[in-house]
Amino acid sequence: MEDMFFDFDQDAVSDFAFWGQMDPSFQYQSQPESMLVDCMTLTGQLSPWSSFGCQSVFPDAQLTFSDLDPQSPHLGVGAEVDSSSADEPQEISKRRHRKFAPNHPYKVQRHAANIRERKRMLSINSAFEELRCHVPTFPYEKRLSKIDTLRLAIAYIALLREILMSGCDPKTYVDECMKNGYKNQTNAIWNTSDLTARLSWIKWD
DNA sequence: TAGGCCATCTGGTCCT
DNA sequence: AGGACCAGATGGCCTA
Repeated sequence: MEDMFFDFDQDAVSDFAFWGQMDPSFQYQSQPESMLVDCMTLTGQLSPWSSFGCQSVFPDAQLTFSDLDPQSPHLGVGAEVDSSSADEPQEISKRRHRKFAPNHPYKVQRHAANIRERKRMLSINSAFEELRCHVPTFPYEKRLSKIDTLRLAIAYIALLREILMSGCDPKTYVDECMKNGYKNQTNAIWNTSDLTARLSWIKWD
């Protein structure tokens, strides 16, 4: 039976060509600095990561498939078998070293799927950036990780819900909680997070 | 240098 | 059938 060969070329860089509006020289690592400047000049409140209403980092990139030409040089080259490493599980090794010809329909489809996946992840990351803009952080704080952003957002929502239900002035409510301890069990939701220390940076009015 | 975080690729599964 | 979603694998970058 004929084996199908497939190469796992990492052509992420060349794929920037598919991102119509995206600068090919765009570097993710440069994001925090640029975000910092943008957000501070826009709002001047809290930290760069907590400016309400800030714009999403990634524009809604227009994806064009015109470059999905199977003959494209970065879609991989001929079918050749690499020797598998000794300690690689056999099944993985089989898959890893399968290679399809550049114009193989599978390869074209897989490439398109990769691009869709990247676009999907960008949209998720864009949502994370927006969420970062809505949670309180220290002015000097480094960019929150995704998991920290989610946890902080959960805690912050819990706090806001409590404030709403109490009917008290937000600042008064928080001050009381921090001074006199926590009256009920639900306080624990946000008190156990990093949120408490950040609350003093919030301008409540 | 180890560990954390992240982007990317991938195949499988679910949905339209 | 094709796209969306997901989780695992992998490798790069950064920091303590």
